Amino acid sequence: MATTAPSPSTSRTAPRPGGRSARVQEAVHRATRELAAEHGRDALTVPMVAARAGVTPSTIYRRWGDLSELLADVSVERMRPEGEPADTGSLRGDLLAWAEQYNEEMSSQPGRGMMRDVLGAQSPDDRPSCRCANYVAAQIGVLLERARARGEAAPPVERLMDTLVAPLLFRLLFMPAPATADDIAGWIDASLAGADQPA
Amino acid sequence: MATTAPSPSTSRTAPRPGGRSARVQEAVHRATRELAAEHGRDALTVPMVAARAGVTPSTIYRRWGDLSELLADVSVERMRPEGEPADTGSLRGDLLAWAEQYNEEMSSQPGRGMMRDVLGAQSPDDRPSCRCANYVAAQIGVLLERARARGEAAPPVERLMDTLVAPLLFRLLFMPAPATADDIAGWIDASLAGADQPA
DNA sequence: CACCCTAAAGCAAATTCTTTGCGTTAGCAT
DNA sequence: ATGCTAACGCAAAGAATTTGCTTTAGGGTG
Repeated sequence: MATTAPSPSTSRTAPRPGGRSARVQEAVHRATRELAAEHGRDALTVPMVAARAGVTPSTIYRRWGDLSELLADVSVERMRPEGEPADTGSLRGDLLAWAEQYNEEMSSQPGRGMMRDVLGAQSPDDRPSCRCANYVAAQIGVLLERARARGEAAPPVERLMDTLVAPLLFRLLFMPAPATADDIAGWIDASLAGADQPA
Repeated sequence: MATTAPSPSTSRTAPRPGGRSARVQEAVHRATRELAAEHGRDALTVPMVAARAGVTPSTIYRRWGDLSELLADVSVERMRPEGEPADTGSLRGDLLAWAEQYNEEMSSQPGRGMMRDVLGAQSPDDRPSCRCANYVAAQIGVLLERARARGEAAPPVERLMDTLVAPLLFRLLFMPAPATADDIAGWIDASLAGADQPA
């Protein structure tokens, strides 16, 4: 697999990296992040972002449609993992570390905001939430691959999505309080139990 | 003091059932549902709803804040179960029937829309999504209680929320395709396995 | 290297939505 | 029956969104 992935990353429609479109997108994303940090996510308006980014509002409307789509775009971008997840020496330890950190990030106020933005976009295809789940699956995939390399038995990624990630996000989105460390440990143990028969 | 609890049901701020506020709320909710059906959920605007409901836009803005909060309010209302879930004779059967129907409802286009509305509201406390999860928990609670009455072993509601509802909603919200009947059956079997030790 | 072609951005006017202050009214309470 | 208060209606002021047209950046081609 690509090691230093050329990254079709930037995010949405990027004809060429380095062109004007790319610069505008970068400026708008930056402006959105900055203003969200300064005035709070809920105080943002398109004209405000446009002014900070040095573009006209119509540019943003034409390219992103509306504020919620822009926020979703920016949030997905921010959810992209920075690097490889920590290596603790065992699959269970790796999963515990990853899940606890992820849970903390996402239960924070900015985390909840990003989640809302990502789920709130009405884009019918290429839903931001899918992209965001892909990032998670990729991270977990790394842990699992690493475990297999060590000779540990490791269940398929899908199983962890259903038994660890799903309940974790469910708590975040639908319950008054996020998952506790004990919840997480329990889910991980259940996920790994009988992992030897990968089907 | 009110003996037969006047039901704080209607949904949001309902000072007294039958008063003017209640009538306005009902009219606005109805208008929202009708217009969403006619023109599509994404074409709704506050002035449009207000006109149909026979109120002024400022009434809606003052009471609900903005369109997304109104949509969330209406959607939660629509997610309230109509009656008791079907009785198939066994817990497994009841769960299968309930989960498959719920999955179908929620993966439909209107279902997805309601989900988005419910998750998109920024109300910090009393989140619509929590109320919506409570409805689900209540329905499942009925199935479990029914099973216990039959003498069947039944796990606690929380377990089913984590191992059935969570992955089901996760697929809906974060994956390209919703859960299949096989997925659901698998989750139910896993949830019920070892249900004899309810801890 | 110069020139065209297109997608995207700028600009500005028109439209639509949102906010707000103030007067009015419905409905509960005494 | 009468007053009190929360909620609504109205209308004007203020923002945001949409849209048609013009301009420009930058890639492709001769």
